[in-house]
Amino acid sequence: MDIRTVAAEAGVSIATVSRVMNHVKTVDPKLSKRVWEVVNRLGYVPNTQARALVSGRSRLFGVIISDITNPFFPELIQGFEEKAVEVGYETMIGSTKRDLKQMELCIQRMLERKVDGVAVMTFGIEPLLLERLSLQGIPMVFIDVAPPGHAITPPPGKAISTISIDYEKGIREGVQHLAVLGHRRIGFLAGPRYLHTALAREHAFRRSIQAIGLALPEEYVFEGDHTAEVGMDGMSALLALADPPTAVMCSNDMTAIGAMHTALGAGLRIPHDLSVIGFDDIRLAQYMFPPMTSIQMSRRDLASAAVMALKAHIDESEDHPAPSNTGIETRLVVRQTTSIPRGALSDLKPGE
Amino acid sequence: MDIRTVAAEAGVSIATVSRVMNHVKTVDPKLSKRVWEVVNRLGYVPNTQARALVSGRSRLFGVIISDITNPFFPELIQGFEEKAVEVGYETMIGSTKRDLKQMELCIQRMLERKVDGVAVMTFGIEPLLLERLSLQGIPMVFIDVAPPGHAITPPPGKAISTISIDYEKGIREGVQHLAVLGHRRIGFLAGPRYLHTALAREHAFRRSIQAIGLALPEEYVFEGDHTAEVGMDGMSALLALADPPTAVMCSNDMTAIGAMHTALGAGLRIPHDLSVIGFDDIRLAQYMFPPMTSIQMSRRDLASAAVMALKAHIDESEDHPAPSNTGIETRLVVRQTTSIPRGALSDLKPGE
DNA sequence: GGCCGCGCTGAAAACGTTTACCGCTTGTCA
DNA sequence: TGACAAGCGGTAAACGTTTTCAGCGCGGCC
Repeated sequence: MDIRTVAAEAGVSIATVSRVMNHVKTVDPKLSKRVWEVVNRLGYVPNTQARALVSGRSRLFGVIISDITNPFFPELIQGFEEKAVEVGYETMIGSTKRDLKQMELCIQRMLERKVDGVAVMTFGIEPLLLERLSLQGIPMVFIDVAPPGHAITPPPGKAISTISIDYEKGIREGVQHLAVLGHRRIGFLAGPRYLHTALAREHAFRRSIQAIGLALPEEYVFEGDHTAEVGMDGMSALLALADPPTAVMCSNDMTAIGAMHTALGAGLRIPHDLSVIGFDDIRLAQYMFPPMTSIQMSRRDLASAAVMALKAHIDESEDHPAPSNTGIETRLVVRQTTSIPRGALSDLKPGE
Repeated sequence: MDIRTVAAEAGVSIATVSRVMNHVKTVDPKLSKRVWEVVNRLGYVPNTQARALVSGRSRLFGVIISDITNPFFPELIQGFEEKAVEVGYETMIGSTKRDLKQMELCIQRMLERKVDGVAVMTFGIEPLLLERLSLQGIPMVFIDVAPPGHAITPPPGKAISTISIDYEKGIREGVQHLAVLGHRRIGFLAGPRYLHTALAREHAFRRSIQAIGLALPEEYVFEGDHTAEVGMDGMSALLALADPPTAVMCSNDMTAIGAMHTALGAGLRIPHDLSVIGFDDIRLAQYMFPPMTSIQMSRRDLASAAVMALKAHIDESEDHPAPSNTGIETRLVVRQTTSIPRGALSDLKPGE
């Protein structure tokens, strides 16, 4: 069942069928109608491969993430896909599992399928490898992957843009929120430091703490890996301190979930004995008990910005240059894991 | 950069390059080596579309699920993808969002890309639509979608198989576990009844309850939709009863998360005041507080069985027929949301 | 009434592979 | 040394589209 069958059945040429399927408007409505009837009757579906082969465009975007199992990503993917469909593209997903081998395979597959653009949201897809994409002139958008101008220095003309996330704002709101409640000892369960995303959050935290004049003993910061598992370890470490923090901020929600787990397991009441703030505001955060206070960045905005950046590169012209960077804001969403610290008064004593 | 470039550079014909890339062993190792060198030097990547077009096989499997945002599915997808890669296939994902329109688009996309097989794990991809795939002779595997022999009655020769899940075992274990602990009033937060998966769980629950001679007032069963949101509603409904259950079993873990949320919010202690059992045993279950007792079915086994079934259909021959059905077991994983009911003794009074 | 132009359709080339088929080379055996 | 077989490599067709280009028919204008 191919275009020829349809053409024969409708008594037109294959060129006409092609035009009808692509909604080219120079086709006589009479013929168009006849063709559509045949198409529906026969259930004809055009072959994407042949289409892509000849047109040179696959109408396919790739999304590279690190771990589809982290709830943050499916939410992102869904947004990406919806937006992509909106502008006429399909989406293929590559999960690197933070493994170099997987990254290579991932890039290989994207190249094989001749994607028209790639969104990257994982660290360490080594610039070396990405070079391969850029060599082919494939537009790319890096979502919060590296500090602008660092590591990835695109050949000036290349179709590369970045989406940067303003961690500062959300995290400052979070720290201030805690400070206003009366917390003076605030810990941070960081993400892996080789990961720009994580490091940026940590830096934002440190700056916010400093800005309001609080002390930050180095043992209040624990480097984790953004999994619940290690979030538990981090919390254990903080609780073991002589003078444990009365509040913890976490580099992502999975870490926060692990932290809450350990804290509750140790008999602490949240938020009474310990305040917790997550980051990402995955959907699940509100179903935790208590519902988690978290810092949100809109997955929808982010996905949408990524798609639009790719599209812009593809349609780029002198009068319509693609944006080289888009910023996304973060904001605090207060729920019920934050409150006045139990020892608030004593913390306020001079000398603290 | 195509096969011709490589051929020219290596001083061989394109046929040889093709053979080298496909590991055909009739190629002189000398030539093969030369070709590989050129391939690596130039970074040549074969074009999947052209390949698929001429060979007639896309080396692509489709997976149709209902909602990528439910943590159960990413875990499934990951397993499927790994197994698929193992046998030489890639995976494309279709998320129907339980929307008829989306299902149509989904099938359309699979047909367009000429997938070599499809795994379905969502209800109501209307048989009508699936007919379209089967018409094309595309192998399909239905994962726990409909009772065998029901709805989907494949034209006998067609490449369709099913994977059925033995809910009975896991759920019986769960109910017995509760009964042994002393629970007599056990509620069930069901999934949507139009969904075979959910209905099967509900039936298994009812049978298990009956088997051990407990009563099951109809208001102890609440029909939900497998979201945390509605799990909360369900729990509220149960708690509002004059004589609320001392334990609830849930049709999936998201529902259980919602239920726990509401119960804890109402001031109940889990498991002291209320025991909870989930279903699916998503990874998150163990990070809840308390860690959730749940009924597990191995995502890995399930994904693996699906891939193998598709592969078997593709390679089918007289002496190697594909399996028409594969069974997957379920089993109880006991954690800390189940214990002796507070009112255990009074419940045991005669007359109960 | 004739010519020009416009709107629409169809023929054919091209996209980058795989693979059947054919022919060459090389080795072996008589 | 010659003939034949086996093993390899190359030529060309084919896959299902899109798209360019040319041509046909019809209407309007002079």
